[in-house]
Amino acid sequence: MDDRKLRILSAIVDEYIVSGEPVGSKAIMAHVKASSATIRNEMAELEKQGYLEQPHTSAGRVPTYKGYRLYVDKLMEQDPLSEDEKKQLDSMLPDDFLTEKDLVESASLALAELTQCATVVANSTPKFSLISKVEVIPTGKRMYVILMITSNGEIKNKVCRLEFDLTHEQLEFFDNFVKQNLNGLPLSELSDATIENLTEAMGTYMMTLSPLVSELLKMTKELDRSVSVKGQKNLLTCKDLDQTEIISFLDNEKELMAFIDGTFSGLSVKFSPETDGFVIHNSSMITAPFSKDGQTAGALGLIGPMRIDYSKFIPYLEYFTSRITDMISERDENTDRKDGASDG
Amino acid sequence: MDDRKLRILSAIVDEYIVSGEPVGSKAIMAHVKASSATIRNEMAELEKQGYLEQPHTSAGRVPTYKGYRLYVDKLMEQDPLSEDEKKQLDSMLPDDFLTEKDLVESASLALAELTQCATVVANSTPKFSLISKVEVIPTGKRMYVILMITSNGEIKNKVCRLEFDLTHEQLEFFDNFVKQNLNGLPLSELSDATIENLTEAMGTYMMTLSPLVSELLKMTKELDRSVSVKGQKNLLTCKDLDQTEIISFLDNEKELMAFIDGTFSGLSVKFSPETDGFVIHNSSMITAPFSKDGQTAGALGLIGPMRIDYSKFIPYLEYFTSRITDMISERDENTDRKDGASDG
DNA sequence: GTTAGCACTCCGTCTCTCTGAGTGCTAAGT
DNA sequence: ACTTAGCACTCAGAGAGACGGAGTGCTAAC
Repeated sequence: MDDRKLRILSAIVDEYIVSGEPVGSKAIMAHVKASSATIRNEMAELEKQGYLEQPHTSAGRVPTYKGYRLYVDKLMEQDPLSEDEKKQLDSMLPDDFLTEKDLVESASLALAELTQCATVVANSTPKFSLISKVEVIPTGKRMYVILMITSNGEIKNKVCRLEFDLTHEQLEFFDNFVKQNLNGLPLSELSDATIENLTEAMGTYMMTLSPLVSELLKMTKELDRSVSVKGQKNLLTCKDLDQTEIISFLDNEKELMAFIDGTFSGLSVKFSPETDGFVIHNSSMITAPFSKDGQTAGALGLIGPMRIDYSKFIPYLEYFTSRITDMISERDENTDRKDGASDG
Repeated sequence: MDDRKLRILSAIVDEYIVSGEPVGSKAIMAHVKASSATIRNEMAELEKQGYLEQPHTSAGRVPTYKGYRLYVDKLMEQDPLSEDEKKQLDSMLPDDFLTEKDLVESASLALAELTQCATVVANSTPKFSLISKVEVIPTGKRMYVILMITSNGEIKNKVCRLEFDLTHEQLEFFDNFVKQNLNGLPLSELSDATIENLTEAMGTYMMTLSPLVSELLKMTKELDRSVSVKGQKNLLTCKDLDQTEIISFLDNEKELMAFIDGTFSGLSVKFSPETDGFVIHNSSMITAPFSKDGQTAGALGLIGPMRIDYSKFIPYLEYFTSRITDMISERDENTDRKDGASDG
């Protein structure tokens, strides 16, 4: 592949990203030292090779998904962030945060605002956070609330109804049981198998208390896989994307999760032909992972049209994820976690 | 106002609701025994009086907001629900539910599905539910979770960070304090003034514990006013409504609350000129309250274009709210509530 | 007061033309 | 052998004009 051809492709993508209009040979003359005729010849070849396409005969060229792929992988230059920009991004993040989720969602919101795209946050699986507290609280006849707090500060509660009322003794047993067997346990270890073992270890209490345990299992599963999307409206107002596709996408955000699962290893840029599962034509998705204690904790992502400013947005995204990583561990240092603190 | 004129107006609204096209004099001949010329004369007068308008000279008539108002208030006949329809609606509600919120949101979802409109649920204010449990749970250095459970089964938690760690003794004091002063208290009584009194009653503990109390107050305020919107996508695909208005409406659902506040006294149908605060041109909103223990507990609402089938949808809405009212009280009978149950 | 008849209005659609941007090809230049 | 200037060609989009049809307001007769 000719060097000049690559420069032309790159120039076309750059132009198209800012203008949104098919790019003609003359516009490229400003970027590549050659006559329009030469450029046209090259463009024709690039089209033959599948990197460009023409909306109609007498229009300029538009990059294909294959063209974007090459551009992003090989051609694009990322704009390094200036100190001013970093300051600006920092100012969009909270100075302080109560839970990791709060921090990450703030970043997600900031990124959505900044890029005018939708953003997505997912936590990785398996989940390394530990159970730091489980409590069962009676709230009415046969009604109980199970409360679970994890080491990263997430709190989840679930109402459940049992077939019978629990005695004070049963509750106390469960309380001790939890303290001995669950506190400090990584969520990832709460598999169906371990739960079964644990339930059996309850002995005579098994029959009465096992519903609580299975609710607990459900809760960990829900904690396990959470996705949150922000800035949806940015997609709805984006004219490059199909409204109805966006709407159905917003409906089942869950489908995203399966896709994001494959992206925790590092920065990833995917285009709609590559994102099976959820399909929005002409869309692209950039994700970057963030970590905690040296292990991947989740990913922050950006969903927008293919025509977005990759050279700016990728640095934004990476900066945010690196800040998240830093801020989580900084906070960790200041906050000695207490697992299984006694009740008040 | 002439009887025939009213029949004509009614017919125009009926026609327009199904067709969505301006209605001409000939179409009305099927409904009103008169020649098209006569009908035209009447229509001209109805227009002069502000009940109808013409998109352009040679088009039929479209009802104005004033026309809809008259139609809904005086002319419309509601289709009473058949037993089959009732069964169908019943099947869309859950047989059983854990919290009132769950039930109401299921109904909201069902109504959205049924009408292809957006639906909204709000709880009334002042709130009559009681505090049944408050707990403070330490989760890390200077980090605490406040958990509040109310008599209607709602659970709310909030993470907060204090300036210092609380001693075991302080926590115990707070626990007792809550049991004595807050358990069983209606949320509506937790005003800034009472909080201040309570804080002062804490004596020497005041300084350290007052942040907890003020967080508690915040929580009750958040519980107090919750709105939840379902079926947003139905509005986005509705061509009678302006996309951008819908998008900005979805962004600040909160503005709804102020409006809904005025609608707890009974069935209410409002059109966009009457709904100050949030404005979606050409929209209408129907709300109906539901109650608990004989007191209004909240309202279920329907937001859609003005051109919706009022004679069907109003009975749907009313049926749902009456079922909610029934189901809540049936459940109440089976579930002796325990206020301030002891911890496990 | 009601109705038939008629001229009128105006939207939506269709067709036609024109313009301009951009192309592919060819032939000359380096 | 590559590059470039020139030119004929294509085609989307805008604009102008024509036309059909739905629906009106008005008038005059019933």
